[in-house]
Amino acid sequence: MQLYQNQTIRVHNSLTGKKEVFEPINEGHIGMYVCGPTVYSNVHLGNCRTFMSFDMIFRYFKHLGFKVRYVRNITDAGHLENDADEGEDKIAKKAKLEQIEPMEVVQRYTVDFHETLQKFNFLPPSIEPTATGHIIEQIEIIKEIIEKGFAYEVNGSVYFDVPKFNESNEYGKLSGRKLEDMITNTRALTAQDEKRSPQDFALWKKAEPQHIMRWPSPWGDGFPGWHLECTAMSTKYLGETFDIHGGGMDLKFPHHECEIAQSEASTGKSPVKYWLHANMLTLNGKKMSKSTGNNIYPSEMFSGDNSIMSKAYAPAVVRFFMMQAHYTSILDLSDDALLASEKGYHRLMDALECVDGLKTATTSDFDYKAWKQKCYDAMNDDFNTPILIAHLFDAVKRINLIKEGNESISQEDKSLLQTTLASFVYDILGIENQKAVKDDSSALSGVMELLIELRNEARANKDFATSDKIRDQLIALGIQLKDGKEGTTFSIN
RNA sequence: GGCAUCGUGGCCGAGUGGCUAGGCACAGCUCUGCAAAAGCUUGUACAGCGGUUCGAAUCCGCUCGAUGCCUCCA
Repeated sequence: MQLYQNQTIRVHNSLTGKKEVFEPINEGHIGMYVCGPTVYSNVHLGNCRTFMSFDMIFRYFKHLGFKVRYVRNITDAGHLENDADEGEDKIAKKAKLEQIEPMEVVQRYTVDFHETLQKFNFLPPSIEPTATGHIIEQIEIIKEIIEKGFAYEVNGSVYFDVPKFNESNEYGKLSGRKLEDMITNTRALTAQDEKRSPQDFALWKKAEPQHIMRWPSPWGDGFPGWHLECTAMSTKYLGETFDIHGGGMDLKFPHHECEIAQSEASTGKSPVKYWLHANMLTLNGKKMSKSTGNNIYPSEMFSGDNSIMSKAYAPAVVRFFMMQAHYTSILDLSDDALLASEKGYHRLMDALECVDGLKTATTSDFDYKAWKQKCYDAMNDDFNTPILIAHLFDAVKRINLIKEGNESISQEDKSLLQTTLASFVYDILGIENQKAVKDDSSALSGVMELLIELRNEARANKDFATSDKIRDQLIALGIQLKDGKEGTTFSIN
């Protein structure tokens, strides 16, 4: 008996615009694909929020006992700069600017991506395929689409015929657009002579002689179009139809729209049952942008080496901050908001640390079983982490009340509380207790015990000058003493 | 200009056709040698204008504003 059999999960499906009951195609198994980063620069915080949302979803499914195959790709080629760019691809362009090999760029930023995600305590996906590793699969899909009559070749490039596709299918159903509207609203672009219609998109681009990233194909040397890699890799590892496709809001159009078109054109099937889109992260109310300077990298957040925040923030604090908002809402990052989250994070961690030492009684003053189900209910309702966190703080309050002797808890409920908190905080939200690590040192705790003893002796002797000196100097070192009914404890900030 | 999402108290951020989100900040109280921590209590709210309704912040319309997409983008 798996946990998921007792829970009804509802997810917001972008395709229908509604919350729907989640039922996997194959019972007990979930196939999930998320569009990964293009590794041509350091990963930025907005990226991290999207991937973090799906990391949380992945974690929750696993916790419920589903067998999840989570595929998140690395885009290391085939990312067209734009239609007017003579087919130069994003990776190759960056490489030329920096005078290094394209794969060197890929390597450098893939490493940065993994390092950053590790700091944020991400679980690795089941498969992390690269676009360049799936050129053959992409070529095969292009062949199929051409055979079905939905693509055409011009001068060594292959384009998807959107108007033709729209005759038998519905192009724009995910993003709520109509082809007719797009035609009237398309701006004039240069260098699109090859395309029969401005809405058509590249499946394969011919490589000019100086172009470094190139592969042979039935249409000559070239490289794949951006939208195709996701179709190729999701189909290969998850099948022609799979459960969940995720990504950032901004990928809805054209990227995900094109993925649907490619799949429907080649297999005749709609590829995805549930489309999930994570919303944007803004910085001080404005979109993040490198050009305006309204931008901050994860490493700058962690180090405090930036002009936007007043201090450094631990990865776990940033993660907690992001989990306090629903993944479908725009979230605004600011120093004030982070400071508030940091305090909340510490309060949560402090409470978690003292659960183990709680004294038990024969009965409980609180319905912990009902509380536990509320936590599940929150997650089941489209992964509502802010509501979950509200319930977690309810537990924090309970813990503190018990600690002060104002409420009681039974042994049975205590272990339920302990395991439930660990599951939701550490396993599902993925929030680490980054200060507990320091408390491990036995030398430190020995010293602290001694200092607390000395201070309490001084207090007993009304030598407040000494006791306050100990307390104040410890504060200056970032160690806070807490006088409770059961004695004095400390925490390191 | 078109499409989409949204506009909640000092800040962040949930939710809902009538009944307390939560965190942070602020104030009072309890505890304390004094603090801190913790607990208790209180206040300020649903952009504006119309409409539907017994009743709307929640549904509809308009206005204003924000963000995203429409061109690479999580």
